[in-house]
Amino acid sequence: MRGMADDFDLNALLRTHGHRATGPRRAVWDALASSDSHLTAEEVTSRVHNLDAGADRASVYRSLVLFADLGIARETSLGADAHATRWEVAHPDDHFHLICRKCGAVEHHAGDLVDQVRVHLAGDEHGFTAETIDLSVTGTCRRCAAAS
Amino acid sequence: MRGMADDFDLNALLRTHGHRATGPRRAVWDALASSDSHLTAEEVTSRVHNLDAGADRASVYRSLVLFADLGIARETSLGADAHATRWEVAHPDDHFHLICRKCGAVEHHAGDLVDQVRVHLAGDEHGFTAETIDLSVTGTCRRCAAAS
DNA sequence: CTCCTTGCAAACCGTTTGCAATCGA
DNA sequence: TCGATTGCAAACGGTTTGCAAGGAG
Repeated sequence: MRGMADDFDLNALLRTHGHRATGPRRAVWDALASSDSHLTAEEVTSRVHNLDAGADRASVYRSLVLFADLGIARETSLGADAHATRWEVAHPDDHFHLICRKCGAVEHHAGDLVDQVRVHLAGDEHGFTAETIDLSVTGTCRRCAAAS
Repeated sequence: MRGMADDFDLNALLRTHGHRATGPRRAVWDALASSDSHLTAEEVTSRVHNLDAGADRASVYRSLVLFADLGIARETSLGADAHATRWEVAHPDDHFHLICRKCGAVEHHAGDLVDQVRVHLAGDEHGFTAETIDLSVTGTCRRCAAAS
């Protein structure tokens, strides 16, 4: 899942855009990029604290928003359950989420499904140029279906 | 968009499930069912106040949750923008949302797209039994694309 | 040396909850 | 009557903000 965006030069990106490369920002990025799951701001903060115990919630929030502006992170809407926003590294390739109602697991899937949706929307029927496609599905995963 | 679920017998449904038919609940349902868009709880409340000025926020929230339990309403996750939960009448047929970044319009679309997704997920590749499919797409609608 | 960033703490705001009064069945 | 439901008001919890001290360039 990870393995492409986690080792690029964050410092350079920040400076290119007129921002400063700071400890808290690096720590927030590490937290996000080293996780395979979608983290709440609180989870990011607790991971950040492993590197920098003094880092503040506020800086975490500010960093997350900054990263979103830079296009390297994004908020995800994982169904309606989550009452705290979750964040993930913005992968260049689209993917979607399968959320199992039984075991709570969240699977990420890349694949052409999202691309098919994009093509479908671009057709005559809709004429809609899709930018962000957010496909969250809740249901029962194979394993839980087999178990019941 | 509406025109099928807004004139059913809410009172009967409530009583069938052991709940009481009350003014606030009818007002909340009217507010939801008479709107073509997705409303925040606050928007529902203000609409409710047209019928019953004394109705309280708390009752609106409680009614919305109740309706969701009964399967006649549901929370929608409209992209990541919305920082207040939005509600809509739960249509029996799946549909998806196209949110235009330029003009802000939210189009609802029923159609087989969502069904295609469901079938795809049920296949061998995923083995996932989809319950709720939440497909929100942000981008540029036909009209705005033509205008630019 | 500048002024962007941070940590701190307080404010915000959507949502939830405890409780006594009220109302539907 | 009796308990579900309501309005009220206070609590909650995630997120945002003002501000002075600190740190990157």
